[in-house]
Amino acid sequence: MSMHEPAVPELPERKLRPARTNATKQRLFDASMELIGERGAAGVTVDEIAAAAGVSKGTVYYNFGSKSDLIAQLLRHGVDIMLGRLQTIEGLHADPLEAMEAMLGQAMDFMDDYPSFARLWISENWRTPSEWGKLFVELRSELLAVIGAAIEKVATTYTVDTGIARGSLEAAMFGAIFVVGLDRQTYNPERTREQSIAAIMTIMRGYVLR
Amino acid sequence: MSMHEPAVPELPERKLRPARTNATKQRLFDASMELIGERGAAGVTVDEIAAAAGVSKGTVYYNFGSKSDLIAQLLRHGVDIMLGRLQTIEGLHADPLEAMEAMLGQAMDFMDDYPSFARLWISENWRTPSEWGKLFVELRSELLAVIGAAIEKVATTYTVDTGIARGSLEAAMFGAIFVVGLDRQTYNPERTREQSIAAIMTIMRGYVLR
DNA sequence: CTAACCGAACTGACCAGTCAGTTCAAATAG
DNA sequence: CTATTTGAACTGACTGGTCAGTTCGGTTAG
Repeated sequence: MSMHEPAVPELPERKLRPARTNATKQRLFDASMELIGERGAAGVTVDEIAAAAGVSKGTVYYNFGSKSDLIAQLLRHGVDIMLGRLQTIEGLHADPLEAMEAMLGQAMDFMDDYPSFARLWISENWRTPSEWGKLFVELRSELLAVIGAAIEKVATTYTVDTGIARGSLEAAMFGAIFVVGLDRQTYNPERTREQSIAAIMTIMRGYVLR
Repeated sequence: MSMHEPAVPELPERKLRPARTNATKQRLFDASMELIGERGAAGVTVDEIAAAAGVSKGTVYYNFGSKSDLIAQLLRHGVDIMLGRLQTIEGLHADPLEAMEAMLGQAMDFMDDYPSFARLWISENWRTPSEWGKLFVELRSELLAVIGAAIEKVATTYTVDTGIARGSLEAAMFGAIFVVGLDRQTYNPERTREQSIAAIMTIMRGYVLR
């Protein structure tokens, strides 16, 4: 049960300057991911975030325009990392089902490394007139596209149940991934990574006809 | 897109008195379910809840000891209704897979009727040192028990993949149910009830060996 | 090499507004 | 007559956001 976000795999250096500011932003990301993941966006104060990042409140507003903006960038940041992880398996597996399994493994590992992001995502995603509604639509579709592509490959290689709507299937996978992952972290840490992957793969096995 | 909680199917009248107070409590439940489902527990004020229920703030504190207590009772209330719905199919289907399908139908209908509860549940469920942590553990296990029982019947009637851990499978079902349901409401209202059920049933079809 | 300089990055006290929670006398309804 | 509700007042803590002032690292002139 480690529970600390690891350093990010190096975002592109922006200009010449932001030696300090990049590090600061990173620490603000880490701190706010942790806190917001635990208590929700509305439950965390900017003061707390600043304190946790070892930075003054003013610095938060120097680096981000507002609390809302910080969270928006946080979401973008987290999704970028997750997308990166999911795409590492690209072209490594001949069998689409194996590829899917590897992808689920990446997803589970991501959730181990960034548990707070998963919580943040799931707790803010379906708020109705959300401040970040537009952003969620965009990020969601990026994530679903990756899952959808993996399903697509399965569908072209195997005979699948064409009666199942693709969109609903993606949503089911998505939901299973997040909830199985979060449940494991929060309530059942004894469950293994492989157990979890196997349970989610059940969906794909039910999709493929034999 | 209706989005209004219908009247509750009559909870047992408590004593003799609470003719007025029961109605008041009900309206407070409805109002807070709506608001908290939309903006989260921390994002809603007691004043707002009182106003939305058409009741004074004092009444909230007369009927509930605190905001926290209100939310706890709200969770209990919602889970009771959901449990009631899921159990209506009890013994109506000879085939466990049909029973499961009927149960998923009940779950989808519940989410249509109480969309805000689903949002409330999913957004507060995995908060780490949650104020309602103990309560969530209890309510969660009640819900999972019902799903688990339905899976159990499938497992005794059909030949299933015993390599799949029961707990993880329940979690996968649970996650698929909520996310498919919420996604349909929030982002894809054009998806049908049956489409959604079919997608979730994929899990069970993958679990059963043929 | 070094001292003066510059602007980006950061600080923390401060503000005006909001919050949950409490109380209570008066009104109302069963 | 009594349980319930009202609505308003009050508190003390906390909120997001602002801003005048300070620090820092790198650049440049001498």
